[in-house]
Amino acid sequence: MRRLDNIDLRLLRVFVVLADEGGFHDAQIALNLSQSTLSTHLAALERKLGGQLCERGRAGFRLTPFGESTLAAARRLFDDIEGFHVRIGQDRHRLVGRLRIGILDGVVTNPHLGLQTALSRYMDYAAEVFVDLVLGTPQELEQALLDGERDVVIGAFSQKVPGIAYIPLHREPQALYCGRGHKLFERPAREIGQADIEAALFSVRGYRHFDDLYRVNHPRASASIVQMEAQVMLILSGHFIGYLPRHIGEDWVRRGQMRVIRPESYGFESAHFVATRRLKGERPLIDAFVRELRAVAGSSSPEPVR
Amino acid sequence: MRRLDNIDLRLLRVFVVLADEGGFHDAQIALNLSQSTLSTHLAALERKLGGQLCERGRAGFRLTPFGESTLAAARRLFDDIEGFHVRIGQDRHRLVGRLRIGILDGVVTNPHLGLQTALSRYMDYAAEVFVDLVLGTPQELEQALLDGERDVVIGAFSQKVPGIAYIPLHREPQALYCGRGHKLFERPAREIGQADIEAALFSVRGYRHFDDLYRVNHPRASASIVQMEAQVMLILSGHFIGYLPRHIGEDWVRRGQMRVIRPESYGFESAHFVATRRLKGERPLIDAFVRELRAVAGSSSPEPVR
DNA sequence: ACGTTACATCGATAAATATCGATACAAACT
DNA sequence: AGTTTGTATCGATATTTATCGATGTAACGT
Repeated sequence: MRRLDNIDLRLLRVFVVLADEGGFHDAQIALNLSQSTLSTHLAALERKLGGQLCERGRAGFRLTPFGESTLAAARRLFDDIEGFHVRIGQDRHRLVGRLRIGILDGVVTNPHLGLQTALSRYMDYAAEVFVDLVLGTPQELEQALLDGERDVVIGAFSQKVPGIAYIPLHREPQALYCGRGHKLFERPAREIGQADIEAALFSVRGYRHFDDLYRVNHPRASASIVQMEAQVMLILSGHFIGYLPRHIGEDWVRRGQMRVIRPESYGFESAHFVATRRLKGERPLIDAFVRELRAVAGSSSPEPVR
Repeated sequence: MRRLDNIDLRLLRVFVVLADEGGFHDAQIALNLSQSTLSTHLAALERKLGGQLCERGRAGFRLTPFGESTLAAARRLFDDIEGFHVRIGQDRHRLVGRLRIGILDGVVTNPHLGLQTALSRYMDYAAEVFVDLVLGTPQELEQALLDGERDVVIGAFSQKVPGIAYIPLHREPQALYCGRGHKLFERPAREIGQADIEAALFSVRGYRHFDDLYRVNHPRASASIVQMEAQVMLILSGHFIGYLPRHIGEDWVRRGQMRVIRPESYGFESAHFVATRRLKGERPLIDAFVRELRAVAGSSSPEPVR
């Protein structure tokens, strides 16, 4: 089926900006598009509308009579479109404002959580929301939530802080890895004993220092990281073992740069939550986003943990 | 840059048809889309608009209040869009009506003519034109043109008929081919002599019967075709040699199913024209299409041959 | 209870659209 | 005459969108 649109609103908007800016130079800055893209769009619109909209080139930029009438008609049409939104009553539900999200580092890339998908679906109807997104450690994120600096945070939170509601989204498998060059890399799994683990240099997640140590009965950490990229780097150096979410680790395994170490013994799952402050009143921006997160994580997850 | 459109007109049109038809069954017929496509479109529109438009399922189809207001607002918006066209004065140049095109068989796939591109560009601004397209032989096409049954025809016309204007578009290389299994298929080119050609079963283009015979000094044709597909079939059978436009033949050569026979000796070029009747008065539908054909064929070709 | 029907979802493929850097061309400027 | 500037075109890549068949689910009809 051919496109049902008989005009292309995007091309009209490009044209309006071009006309307002009086040329490609300022318009490409305003629209963050290259000069060649603008040229192509303008030409496409002219073909679709069947007339030349403007004269442009070294001699300058000037609207033709057809361009003048099109510019006026386009503005009128944008008003009509605005009226459409008003008529369907969208104004009442319009999501406007700022959504401040905090995400535990290393979680963004988790395909099961589908954070990008959730955000994309949210932006479908909340395009006017300004999204402010940072990565951080669990402590930082929970603190920011309590301090009112973040509206919603996502990650693995082990303790339940009063005043915060936690909605489980997903349980993420984690495993112990070493990189190519590490003495355990080529060792058959059955020949890797507890002593080998304890003898290996161990890199812990700073915010899970003792958890990680206790999990493998390691006497002491030799490195501490916060970002998963840093953990990846340390492991890839071939000198450390350490924990990674499996969705990250398996990528490197596929590339032949890491191997997982006895996941049946040392693997575990961390529960991921979306957390918000317990507050009175409606918070449509936050609630809508949480709804999308839950929908995409594919869970009809239980009510928030008390 | 994200899409500038904040609504999607196509999805609105799908919704309107769904509402009018009262369900997916009739709507998929009306729109020529599958049921799953309609479902996906409706869901996407609901997400974008932030509300449920209708209840549907085995229990029946019923608009919600939001759907009712959206339906009315959509119709109003389509009127506004119509108004946009009127305001930019497109009505005066509106191309409406029927364009009856005739094309010589085997020419449609010629990449140098770019017929699809020309038609696509034409339809960009002439979407309301009903295109009636047939394939035929040169004689059929010229006759249909003279009889007023075709508006514009494209192909290789060897004779200039009075009352018809010919605009050259492109010169198309033709060559002699045989298929795998033919005794000439594996023969080195330098070992293929005139006697071999004359001994081979020869398939001619019915409308170029004697031209084709004279071109290779062949005593007599053993088959005669009109459609290039038929020629392809005969050659592929491994029993005939025959002429094909090179853009068709080379495809089969690449697949190892045909080989070209001494193109330096037996190849030639046929000149392709777009032909229209010489008539008084304006013919915007035809002229616009001819303009696109010429633009795409990349020629600032000379004036029509007298 | 079972079969049928209407829609939703999934995974996949194809087509359309957007984008850009490099280069060409023409006009203005020096 | 040479340089600079503004736009057009080309070829390429990436992203988005459209589409569908298969399958699942739920409600209706028998």
